[in-house]
Amino acid sequence: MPTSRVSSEQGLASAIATCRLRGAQVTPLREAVLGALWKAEKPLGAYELRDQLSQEAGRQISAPSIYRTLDFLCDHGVAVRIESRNAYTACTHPQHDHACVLFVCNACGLSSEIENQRLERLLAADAEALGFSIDHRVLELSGVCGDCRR
Amino acid sequence: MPTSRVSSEQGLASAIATCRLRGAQVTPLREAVLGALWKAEKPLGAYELRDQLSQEAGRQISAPSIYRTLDFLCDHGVAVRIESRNAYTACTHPQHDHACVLFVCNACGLSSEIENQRLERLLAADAEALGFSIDHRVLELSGVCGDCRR
DNA sequence: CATTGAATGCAACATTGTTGCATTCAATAA
DNA sequence: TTATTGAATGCAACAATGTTGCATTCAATG
Repeated sequence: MPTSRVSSEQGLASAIATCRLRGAQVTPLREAVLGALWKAEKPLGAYELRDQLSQEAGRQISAPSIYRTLDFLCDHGVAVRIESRNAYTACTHPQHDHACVLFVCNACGLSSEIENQRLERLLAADAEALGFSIDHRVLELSGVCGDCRR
Repeated sequence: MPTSRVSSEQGLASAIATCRLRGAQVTPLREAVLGALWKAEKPLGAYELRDQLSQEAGRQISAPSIYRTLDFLCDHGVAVRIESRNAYTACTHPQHDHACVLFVCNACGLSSEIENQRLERLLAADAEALGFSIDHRVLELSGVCGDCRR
């Protein structure tokens, strides 16, 4: 479940609002995929989503549809791809121009995003020193979360 | 090409020495894979390595062999997997207990690793605040390197 | 309504990674 | 040297993940 105290209903609703504000079309499939991500207790793989949604819909949903939907959701900042797991999770702070640190628990699967401005500045400074212009960034930490350690 | 002014011969030799110091067996295949990574101008995919090495060896080398070899090299810290590209590159600082920031250029493919202690401390502090214990970390920045911007 | 671009369905395919088991190799003990 | 043994490799089959191209449907707009 994507971090925080926001309920999945609230989170989903606000993410949908975010998309609409951006002028994007929120279709049933997109809403279903995003809803599944919000309800999930952990990041979901594309084929996991496909199977789950196919079940719910009572018909086969194709892999390309899922991938396109995920691309859409990621492009609009309401979902995040976790590169180190080939999995996706709902983004809990779509508003913030998407730069976050992702913690993923190996025990319970819970993923939580945090932001850290000082860290952003350090990375920006490193890039600057190299003359490197950053397009995309991946920052994923896996380990064991506080709850699971107890 | 993995960063820095170290020649691929030097880099390879020192990486091999690192493995030996760790009591690991350096076989012809392992040396060939690591050599290919050092010589490459950019991160290489597993199947790219397979094809290239098969060509050089004059016989088919299997995917499992390549993957096992890559696992070995990564375990010993002399190679790095780039999660966001499904690719591998030689590690330029095997000695340092492997925590680095990886910059990958979208234009020329060049990847360079840097270390940043302040950044390490920030991440450690964030983890601490969450009670999270970090096993593994991925920090990859893609964009355009200084040379390519000019 | 008619038009048009976006979204979806779908089949086929491409790429990436894994399993299980047989075989070979290399270090050590007898 | 030879025997033993665990590590490394070969190999076939397979599993998981992601993509292309094209046909069809849908929904916003004129």
